[in-house]
Amino acid sequence: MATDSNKFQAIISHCKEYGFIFQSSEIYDGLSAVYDYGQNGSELKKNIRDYWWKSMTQMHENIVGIDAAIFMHPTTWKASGHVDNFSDPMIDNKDSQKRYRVDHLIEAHVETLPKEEGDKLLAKMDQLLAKEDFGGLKQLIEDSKIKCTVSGTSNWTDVRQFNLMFSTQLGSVSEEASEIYLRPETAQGIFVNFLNVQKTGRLRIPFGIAQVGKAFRNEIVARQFIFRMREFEQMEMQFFIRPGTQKEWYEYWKAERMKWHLSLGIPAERYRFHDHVKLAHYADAACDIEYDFPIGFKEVEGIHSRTDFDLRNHQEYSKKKMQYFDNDLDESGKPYGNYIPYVIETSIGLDRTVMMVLSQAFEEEDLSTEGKPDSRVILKFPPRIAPVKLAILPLVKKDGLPEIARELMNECKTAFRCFYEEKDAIGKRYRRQDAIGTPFCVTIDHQTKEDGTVTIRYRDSMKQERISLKAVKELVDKAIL
RNA sequence: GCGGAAGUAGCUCAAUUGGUAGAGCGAUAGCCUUCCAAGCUAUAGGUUGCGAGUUCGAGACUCGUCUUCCGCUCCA
Repeated sequence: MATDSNKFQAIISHCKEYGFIFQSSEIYDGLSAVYDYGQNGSELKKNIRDYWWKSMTQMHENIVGIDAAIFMHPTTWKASGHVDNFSDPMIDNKDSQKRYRVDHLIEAHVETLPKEEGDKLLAKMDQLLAKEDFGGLKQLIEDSKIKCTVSGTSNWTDVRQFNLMFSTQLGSVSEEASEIYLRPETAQGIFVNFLNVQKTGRLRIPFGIAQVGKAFRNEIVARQFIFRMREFEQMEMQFFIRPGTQKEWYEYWKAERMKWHLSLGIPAERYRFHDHVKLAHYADAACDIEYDFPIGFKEVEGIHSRTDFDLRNHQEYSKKKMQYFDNDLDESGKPYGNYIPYVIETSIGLDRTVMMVLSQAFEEEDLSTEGKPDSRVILKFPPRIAPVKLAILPLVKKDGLPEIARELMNECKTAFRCFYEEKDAIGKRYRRQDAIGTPFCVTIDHQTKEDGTVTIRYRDSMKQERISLKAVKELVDKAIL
């Protein structure tokens, strides 16, 4: 795997230096695996979020958006499988430093035993798991002489509980408060609102519900900058379909989502699909869209065929029918009738997308000429997601040039983000804009007063041309559409 | 979470065997007015990550703690 640790480090430093991303609570030595977006980062993130939202909702007539709360009824997470699957007792082997789920470890051992003996062991394990008797579980592992397959030793740590979900108290009186979780994924907010949205929106299958929001996971290992955070933002869409059509819709959304990625101006060879071999508990097909980060190919988006797992479970736990009546006629001429819809999920990490866009845009250019070393750092964002669209720069801060610049500023700032600056040499100002990825700079000079033209300077090519002052807004508007 | 390295101004780094914390860049204000960074002047910015200990004296030595980086696992 081609990795470029230096480039990754350079991007992280650049993000801090130019107000994109700071470590959370930095003045208190930071909070591990939590990051804040600064003045440019939040603008970039917002632009990506808006672009996704528009692509998914506005551009698809059968997809609507919602904004569900982060707090949800605790039973939600029982139904989704998160309580059982994300809070398992774990044990580490001290020699190989390999970590196992206690039940997996024992089950694997049971397979090597005669049936009767194995069943006895499993029964005992279930008993201990139910009582959450971690000491007993460790004893059981040691008594059974279970060895680590890597190190071959039985040198185990204590059994510990890892809960990947954050919990907090609902209710201000602590004795009466009940424990609730911060959602570990946004999808469940869509599933529990399935009927509300379908009925009030008079939506007919196939249709989708999209949502952007924060999710929280208590990661065991937290590292790699905003790639793996405890608090992160997901952009998800659940697409509800008729059972039996999941294959074609899965393929449809794979293609559709890849088109979106390519529309960011990122070449196809920087992407790849990675099919899941080992499927999650809720899926019958799953793949990732991976991007070639400086640290190698990593997952940005997941596309999962979730079957009716979620709706079916919510139906079971809530005792509410999660059904849809399909009036369309099947081959025999009868309506398809009642069924629990199947779901194709597209789920993309917003923070990871920011990271992807930054990785793709970041470049250090060597502009040296003979006898004069020169370089610039540039963020080649697509104009539509750049934090600042246009920099307005009077060549000198006298002779009435700032006044003309201010007029242009007032005209443009209602339409898109502009930046005004009159300090320092013009070249220096251009380079500062390159560093935050501003696609266009216009300079107002003395000629502007005579013929109403300005110099527009393009970020990537550094080319300049004269255009009419009046044409500036339209040019930028067109570029960011 | 475990093992290894590091932490000095916004950034990059200095500071003799333990003896008054400095430079360049950047930032800010002003001068100069010039279409691609590094012209001139001035200014600000530090309890050396934090806390304790050894010492007459600690940026340096010891311990703890926090954070970051490099190796081992899950995920969006």
